[in-house]
Amino acid sequence: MRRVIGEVEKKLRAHEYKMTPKREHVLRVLLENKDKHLSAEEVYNLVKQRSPDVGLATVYRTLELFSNFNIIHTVDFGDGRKRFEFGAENTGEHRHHHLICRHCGRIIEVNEDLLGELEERVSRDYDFSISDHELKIYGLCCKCTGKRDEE
Amino acid sequence: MRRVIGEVEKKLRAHEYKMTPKREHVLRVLLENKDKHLSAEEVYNLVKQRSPDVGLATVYRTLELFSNFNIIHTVDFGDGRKRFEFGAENTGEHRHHHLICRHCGRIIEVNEDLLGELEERVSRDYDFSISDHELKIYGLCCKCTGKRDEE
DNA sequence: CTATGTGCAAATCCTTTGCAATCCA
DNA sequence: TGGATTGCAAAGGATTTGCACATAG
Repeated sequence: MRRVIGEVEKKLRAHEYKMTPKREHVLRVLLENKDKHLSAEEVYNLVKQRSPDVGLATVYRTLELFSNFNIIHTVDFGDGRKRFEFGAENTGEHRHHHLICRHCGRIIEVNEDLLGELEERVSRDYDFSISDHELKIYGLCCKCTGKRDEE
Repeated sequence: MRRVIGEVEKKLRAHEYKMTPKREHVLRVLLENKDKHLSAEEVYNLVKQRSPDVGLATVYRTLELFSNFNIIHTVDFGDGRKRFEFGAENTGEHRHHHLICRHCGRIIEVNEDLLGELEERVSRDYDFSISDHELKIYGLCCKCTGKRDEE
């Protein structure tokens, strides 16, 4: 945790940005909720618990800043608001994917990079230099299979 | 074209919805722009050329309706507005993917379903019944490779 | 005829911005 | 001290909704 914060600070410093207390709070909230997909407002509420004087605008600006440095990523699950997750690169983990249950809305993380071979092919066939990808798979999770038309 | 319109009409009818002239215009615009990724407002402007009295709200409502019936899909390219594309299932084509150039913003369609084998694995390992997927690959298109830090 | 569809304008929701105050190197 | 950071309130932009009228079946 401390290590990651230090690294982020270094990243910011390298571009003349400061790691302020407010920014650190935002970062901590994101780090402590790696498994979640918080919206800006959710981050705001969590930061507010520790630093009640924070403003929503600051949270938005901080998220934007982190996003620009690839410290976090935004994901869109179609609910009309951006959601943020700590970028795996920073921890040495793989980029992950999401399984989204159309019935109960559950989101399952897939912590494997399943696309290596596929990327090679695309990269070759389309003469496209890949830096990143995002895969969402929709369907029914184990709890909901067979329930499709129940309600 | 006529065939597709007929099928959509049948789909709507089956659920007590009518295929009105306005809805048909929206559908035609989408069909004629399969290769594009129109926003609601862009659809509105195109429909307006043929049916000047249409309202933006109607376009939104129609897109929502078509979306609910899986006639079209929404895609999000992170520019803050939903974009719509005619759903490939209806034409027997494969679901396709998008390569997004981070430099010039170009969007390249990949009209192959590259995920068959991968889906099998996920479906098995996560006990998840897949109905659909969405893959976005970010990077640099052939025109932009090597230009990353130019501007 | 009656429910459904539609246009318009107002309302909402998320996000961004302007600006004056504050903070930190 | 001067530029970066912040809070607040206002602005912005996309989408939705309320309501009276128009229309399809």
